[in-house]
Amino acid sequence: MVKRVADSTVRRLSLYLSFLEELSGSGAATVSSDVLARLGGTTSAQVRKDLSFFGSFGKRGLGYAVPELIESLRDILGLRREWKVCIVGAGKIGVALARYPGFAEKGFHVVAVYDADPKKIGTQWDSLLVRDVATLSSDTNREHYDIAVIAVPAEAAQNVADILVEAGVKAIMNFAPSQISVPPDVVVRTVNMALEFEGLSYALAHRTK
Amino acid sequence: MVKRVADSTVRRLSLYLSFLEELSGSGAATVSSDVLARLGGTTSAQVRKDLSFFGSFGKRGLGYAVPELIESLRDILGLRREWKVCIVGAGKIGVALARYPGFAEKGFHVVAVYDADPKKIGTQWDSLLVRDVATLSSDTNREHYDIAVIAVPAEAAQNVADILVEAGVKAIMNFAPSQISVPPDVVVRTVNMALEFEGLSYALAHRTK
DNA sequence: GGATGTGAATGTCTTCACAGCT
DNA sequence: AGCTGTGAAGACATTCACATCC
Repeated sequence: MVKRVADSTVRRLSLYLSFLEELSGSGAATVSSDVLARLGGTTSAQVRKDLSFFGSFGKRGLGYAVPELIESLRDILGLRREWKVCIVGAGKIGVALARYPGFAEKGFHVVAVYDADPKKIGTQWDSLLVRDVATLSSDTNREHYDIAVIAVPAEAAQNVADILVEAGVKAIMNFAPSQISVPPDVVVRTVNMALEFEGLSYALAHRTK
Repeated sequence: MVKRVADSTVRRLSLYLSFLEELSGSGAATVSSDVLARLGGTTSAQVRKDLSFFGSFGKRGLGYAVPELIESLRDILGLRREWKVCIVGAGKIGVALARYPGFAEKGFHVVAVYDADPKKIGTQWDSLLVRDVATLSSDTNREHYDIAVIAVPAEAAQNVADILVEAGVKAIMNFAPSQISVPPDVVVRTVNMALEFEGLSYALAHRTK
């Protein structure tokens, strides 16, 4: 049951979960792979295959029970527990993230924010105090953050990553516009806005005829 | 020369370009596929294959001339012209984007910002005035934005997309945490932070013992 | 009858390995 | 000798199609 599952599959499972939560709100008791497929812009076979990596959740002839599937997906995605998150870099992206509605709801709890700028250190950020990045290493050793968000300039990203890894962080969300290298047991997701926009630029430049 | 090229390839080309620009700054005249591969966390064969979709840019035995390859990649990615960008939704993400350093440098020019909140409409945002989203349709018809950024709440995203498409926008960057559907000749990239974090959550929950 | 679950077929992307320039 | 460019092989992901069960 714990094979190698593609990133794209995990991503779609997240999507299905969000649809299911909406459907649940509208009081739907059951849903077919076909409906989920339409919502997610994919095919019913894809939906069934995605789920099949983790078990059999449906009933033939009926579809999937919405509340049960929600629970199963939360389980699969690791969303039935809280994750301690710290944000390094108190810039615009950091702010946007910490205040993203539904972020805490999903179990991602921002418990600390760091910056290197003396003007920002010590300022209050909703319920959080911006801490000095100099304390990041010792804090991380003590607090055991599950996930760290890197939202610092490109030049500083690798250094911050090294500190986090050294202190035992196993998951990093990287918003810096640069690659960071980490040991194989640490998982990194890099969100690079520039790349996304250049993808659009490419598509526009090459649009058929 | 204009085959179907994978998204992942385009993404890597963007990455290579950013490395090349750095290398160029350090005065490197030439670079091998192997070096680019290391920087990008891939293989030299992958780098050569990616480039080969668009032509032959290297010299056997020597590698690639840095300035020439930069120009070629900019050409391929459509970065030798300016793109007119509008941002719909003057929230945190919108602000972060409009002020992202290097965004304008790359040719993405934010020329308008919209919001539906009367408190925000009319406020000054650096050199931009926040406009009423009610004028989005007529403005778009007049201004012909190349790329529109949707940074509004999930419920409003599809409606905004419809207005943009109707007015002729062909590329949309969607930051709303919901899927939007558009005709096939319109390209959409959705960046869904929740999905990214749930990917990390999944990885943590399933990390090999 | 209706919708799942899944092997098999197909399609797509990556890696290999080597011929061919410089 | 060194490094690119590229068919061919291999790995991976998606789609098909149908037996299976409610």
